[in-house]
Amino acid sequence: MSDTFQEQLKQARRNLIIDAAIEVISEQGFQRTTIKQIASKAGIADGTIYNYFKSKDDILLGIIARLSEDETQDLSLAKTERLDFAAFVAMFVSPRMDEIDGRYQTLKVVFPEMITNAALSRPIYDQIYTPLFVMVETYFQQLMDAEQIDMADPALLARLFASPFMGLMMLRMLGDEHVAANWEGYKNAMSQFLQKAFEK
Amino acid sequence: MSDTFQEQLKQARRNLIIDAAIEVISEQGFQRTTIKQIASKAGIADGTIYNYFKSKDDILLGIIARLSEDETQDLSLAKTERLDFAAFVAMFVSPRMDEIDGRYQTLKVVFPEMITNAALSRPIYDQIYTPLFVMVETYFQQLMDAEQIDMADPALLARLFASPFMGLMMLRMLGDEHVAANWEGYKNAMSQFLQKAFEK
Amino acid sequence: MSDTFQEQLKQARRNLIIDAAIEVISEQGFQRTTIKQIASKAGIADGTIYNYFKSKDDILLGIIARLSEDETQDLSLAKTERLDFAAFVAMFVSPRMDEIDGRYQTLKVVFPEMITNAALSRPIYDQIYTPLFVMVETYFQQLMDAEQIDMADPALLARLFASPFMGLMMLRMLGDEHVAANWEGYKNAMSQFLQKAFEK
Amino acid sequence: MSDTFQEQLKQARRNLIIDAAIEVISEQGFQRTTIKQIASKAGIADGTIYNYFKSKDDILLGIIARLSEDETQDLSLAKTERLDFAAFVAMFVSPRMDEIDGRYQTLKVVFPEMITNAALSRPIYDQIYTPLFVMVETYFQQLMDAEQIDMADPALLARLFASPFMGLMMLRMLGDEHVAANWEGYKNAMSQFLQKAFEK
DNA sequence: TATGAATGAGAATTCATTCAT
DNA sequence: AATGAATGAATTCTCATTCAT
Repeated sequence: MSDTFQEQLKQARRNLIIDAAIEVISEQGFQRTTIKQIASKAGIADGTIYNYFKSKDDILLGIIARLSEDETQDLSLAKTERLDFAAFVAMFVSPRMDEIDGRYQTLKVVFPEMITNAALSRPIYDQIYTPLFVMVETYFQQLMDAEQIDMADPALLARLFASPFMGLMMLRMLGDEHVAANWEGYKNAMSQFLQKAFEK
Repeated sequence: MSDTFQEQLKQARRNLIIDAAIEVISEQGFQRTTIKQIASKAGIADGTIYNYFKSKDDILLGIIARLSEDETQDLSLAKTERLDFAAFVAMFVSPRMDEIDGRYQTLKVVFPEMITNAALSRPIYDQIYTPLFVMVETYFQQLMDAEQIDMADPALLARLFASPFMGLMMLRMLGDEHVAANWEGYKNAMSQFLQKAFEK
Repeated sequence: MSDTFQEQLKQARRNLIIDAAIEVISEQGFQRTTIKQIASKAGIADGTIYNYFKSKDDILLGIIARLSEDETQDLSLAKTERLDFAAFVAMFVSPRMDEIDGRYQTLKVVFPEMITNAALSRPIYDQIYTPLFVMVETYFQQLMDAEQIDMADPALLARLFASPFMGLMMLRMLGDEHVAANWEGYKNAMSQFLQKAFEK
Repeated sequence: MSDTFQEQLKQARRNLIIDAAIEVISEQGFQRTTIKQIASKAGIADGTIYNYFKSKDDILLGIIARLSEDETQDLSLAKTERLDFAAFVAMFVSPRMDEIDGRYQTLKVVFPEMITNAALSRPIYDQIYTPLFVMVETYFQQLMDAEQIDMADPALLARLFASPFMGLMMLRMLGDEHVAANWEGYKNAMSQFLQKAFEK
């Protein structure tokens, strides 16, 4: 707790603005959203935003930083080392699905921008997805070494393993009502789906 | 053949502009792309574009229309009626993967806009994805009726079935180099993956 | 001594701010300088400045007032009355050059603003330069009456007499390094230059 | 004449805008002048200006470029080589005074900006004044070598020689009405003044 | 039909000034 | 009296769209 009260207050204001920004941007996209709209949603004047963010792009960076904060990605390799596949899936699926659900609006803000802006996507991808894939790859490699699954490219398996999560998220972002309305159902089905898909 | 030569020429010009637009927009996004850039890429003057498109948004609609045109979605229900699951997967996966690959740039243009613009996503989704899901749902219902797979919500199964396709596409759009470089490999793996995932 | 201690304190604060303002403005100009920069240089908060100055323009007026304060322009007519030209030049040049040198930063602040703002230049000019020229004109008139120099328009002579001072100052403001580095040398040369230029 | 008609038209437009800019800026300074005002004076829309200039600063550069264009500074060293001082002064004064008079508004725009912006002043000074001083210095050196004037620092002499021109210009910019109204008179007086000031 | 210069509405950003603490 | 966060008017600049040639 080295933060002074001033700094905490400043951080709280930043969060307020980021909350407002996520809300507006998730509905109409970053480019279509004006500073005026964000300020209005946050209940402050346009200019005030610039006391907390250098630029509009800086707000986007602030939103992205949210994805790394209070990260629940505690799926450290250590924990997975001796897990059998069923346990691995059980441990993996639920937090992943919960994270998508909990950060849905934020993800909806960030993904379209990542797709259209390589300068953004590269570092985010390297920071968030690459480590995840490395972990999953390593785990698959262990399984292969133990001959519990068939030999294959672990990098490919890891991405295939991750693909339905991202796919469901996309369907939801595209407005699929069934996915939006039955997220819990998908969570359960996903576990069975993945277990069967990868077992030997 | 109600098209006059004039109309065919006009259509050819539209296609030229759309090609140019897809190329530029897929790299930097729709909002960041200017009419000037599209015109320049198409080798024509800014103003000329407005002889073929009402507005910038209209170009986007033209690009979207591409996704419905020369549709290879011949997976008509009729053909699937008596297919066993392995055959269905075999028939489904490859064209789907090829379509994503072949229309990658176009999809990269359209998806971010669909996510950030409900007015766009709704009709596209209804036109492209809803029929697909209906078809797959119907097929899964048949399998369930024939007790070849376990009972479950066919709508959910259809979306789960489609999710890894969309997920791989997203990973590629986000810049994942392994997915981009090994699309054919993913195509093969996907077939096995789906067969095992859904078999009884 | 009608000044209360309060008023003296206030005046001291004003001077502190003016010092800071001159320093910053002389480097980047009045318009480009922000209240924040002045406050920061003065070591106080933005808002505090407004306890001492009505507005940003008022700070400029405060700086200008410096040029009239503690005036060394004691070249009162009385003293010049019986001076021969050599003595007049000797008496005139050095204080003039010293004044430019000593107030260089202040002058560098004020001149660009005077040039671009007639509402400012008129009163300053009338207050500072007009009396100077009147004095010099009067002196030249005396010399002409005494036939010590050729007949001419004394107003013109006065301005011609003053022009090299202002010209050297300008060259220095424009960044001429030779003038900046050899101010004393110019002071000496100026005396000979003016004596020869005006003698009969 | 390698210019195409298009390029000439573009140049004519640029000149139109620069004319308007000089007129407005010379009255209220560069910083206080808005693009809207320049556009309005030029009789065009704000946006149109940006078809001809990259930015507001670029307009200033355009104005500055005027000072180098169709330069009448034909006082090439060659011509001065065998001139006696009276002839040199005669040849120097009139064009110099005429140039100030003819470009008065432009100079009034450029000088205040040069004083407050070292990034501008340095290159302009090097381009316009340094060559002038070099020429005059060289000439003075010749005179000294021929013992036609007393020995002194030629760099200093050159700047002292130039100072009354710049000083008169400044007095005029500061609003001195006598200088403004009697420029021709000053031109004549300047010649005598300089001849007497420097002769042995 | 094609052109591309002109337009001006709209967006991001700055900053003098205010005012609650 | 001092502070500095908040304000919003004003400014620069962009770019979709129009239209005279």
